[in-house]
Amino acid sequence: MEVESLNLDRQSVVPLYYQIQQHILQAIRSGRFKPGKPLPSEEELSKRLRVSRMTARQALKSLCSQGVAYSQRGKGTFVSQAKLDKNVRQVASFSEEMEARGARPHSKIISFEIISAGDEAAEALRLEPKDKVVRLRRVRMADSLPMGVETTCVPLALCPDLRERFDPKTSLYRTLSEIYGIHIVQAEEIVEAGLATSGEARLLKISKGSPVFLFTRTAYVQSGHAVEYVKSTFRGDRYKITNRLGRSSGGGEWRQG
Amino acid sequence: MEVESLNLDRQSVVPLYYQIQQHILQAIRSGRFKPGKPLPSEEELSKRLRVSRMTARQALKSLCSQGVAYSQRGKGTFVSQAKLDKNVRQVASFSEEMEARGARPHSKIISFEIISAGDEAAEALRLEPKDKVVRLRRVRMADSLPMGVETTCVPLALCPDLRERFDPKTSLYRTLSEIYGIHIVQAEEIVEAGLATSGEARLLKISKGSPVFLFTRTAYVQSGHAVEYVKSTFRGDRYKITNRLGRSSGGGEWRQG
DNA sequence: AAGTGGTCTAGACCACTCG
DNA sequence: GAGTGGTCTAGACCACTTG
Repeated sequence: MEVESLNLDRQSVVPLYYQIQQHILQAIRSGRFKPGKPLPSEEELSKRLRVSRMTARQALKSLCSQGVAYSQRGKGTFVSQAKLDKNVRQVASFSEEMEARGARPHSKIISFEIISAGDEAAEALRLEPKDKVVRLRRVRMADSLPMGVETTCVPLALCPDLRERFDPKTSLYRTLSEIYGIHIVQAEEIVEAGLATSGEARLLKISKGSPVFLFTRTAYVQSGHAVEYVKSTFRGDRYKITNRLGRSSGGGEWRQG
Repeated sequence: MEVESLNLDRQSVVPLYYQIQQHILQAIRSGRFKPGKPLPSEEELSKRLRVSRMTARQALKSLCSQGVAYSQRGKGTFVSQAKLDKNVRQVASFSEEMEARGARPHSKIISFEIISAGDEAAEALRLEPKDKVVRLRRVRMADSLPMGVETTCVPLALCPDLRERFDPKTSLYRTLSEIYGIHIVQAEEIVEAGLATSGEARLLKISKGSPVFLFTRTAYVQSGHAVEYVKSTFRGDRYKITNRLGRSSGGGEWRQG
């Protein structure tokens, strides 16, 4: 898997920089490029692949923004030391997240009904409080252990027959995407620390007052419209959040000439 | 504060795209551009400011990557709905974060000593357990209210005279950066939900058993070497985490021509 | 001095959105 | 059809790192 062997498809709808980026990513994963070692320079990629330097650069920059590589002015672009395996900062449904962690996701439906949105969900979804939403309450399980309780609201207008067409064994996100063409691309999430109420404790098989995470999430389609409002409570003893953070190249770091 | 009024300093070491980006950021903060509303298009910025379109584009893209704005192909670039006050997904020191939220950060030092790393910090910092680290324990306050307890370990070898040179009134990150040339660019963070121990409760002026966040953070310089290991406990009643999540554009999302 | 990434230009074509 | 962002080119000058 040499860079030289890459045949770019210039007719493809897939951008050149993306083809290059994927190729390098593949080479990193396969061990062809090792952590701490330099990737081909912009100039070299540009010449070898017969693309402009800006295109080669864009491929390398996108690797940097993913945290897979980092650049040093005057030196080169290097493979990051940190592991690649976790795609943090991605919207993932519970199902997707558990599968990524290697656990078997499963849900127990507590209720599945059509109700008025109410003030809180209405504000998040930009509806009127009297507008109807589909509300789905589930206990989320991983490998048969209860992990959290989740209440999801989706505007009824977007999926009028969701109750008939949603298979509880599958992912809600997958249903929204495949059946209704609702592709969630962005979300805002607030995380708080709290204590399990007695109701939650019963569902999660923990003691009342145990530490829990409280999540409030609003999810959006590309147009920017909110399509899902979720409140959930997850067990503090079985759930943790892992973040990878990058530092803003922000304030006045330019040296003089 | 109109875009038109911006005088770019073409002699400055500060890049043009950055000057433009800062100017727009300022305009957003001042309310000149409102959430959901479009920013000037690449073309417009390019013409008005007499820069190339790529430069205008770079300014807008950097706003997008900060989460301050988002682009929609064929429509424009818009100011994000969410509040600006938190620069999510950025490594930020407590000081920086509180300043960004408009609170006055302050710390009370509990201890500041040179000790052996111990197993946990050694593993994170890739040291031997017997290697020396500088350990700084502080109560973190915002506007004179205690927010959390934080224990920071930095390898002694990196900053042998930190105890003499660190001014507790300033940011540790700033000291590491300005005095030792240690620029933190990346971090991994694990967040857990827990209950305040009696010691933490006393320091934070809350009841024992109150909900708290437990953070474990390892920070890295560009070369990928770990330089800081932090464990902290923050009050669940005064602290929350806001995340903006994007969904992977991963697999072939390009439409046909 | 040679190589590298950072910035910048002045064009170009495309797909998409909207009126 | 006009406007927008997405991609791409073929150059250019600069600052920085290393030998």
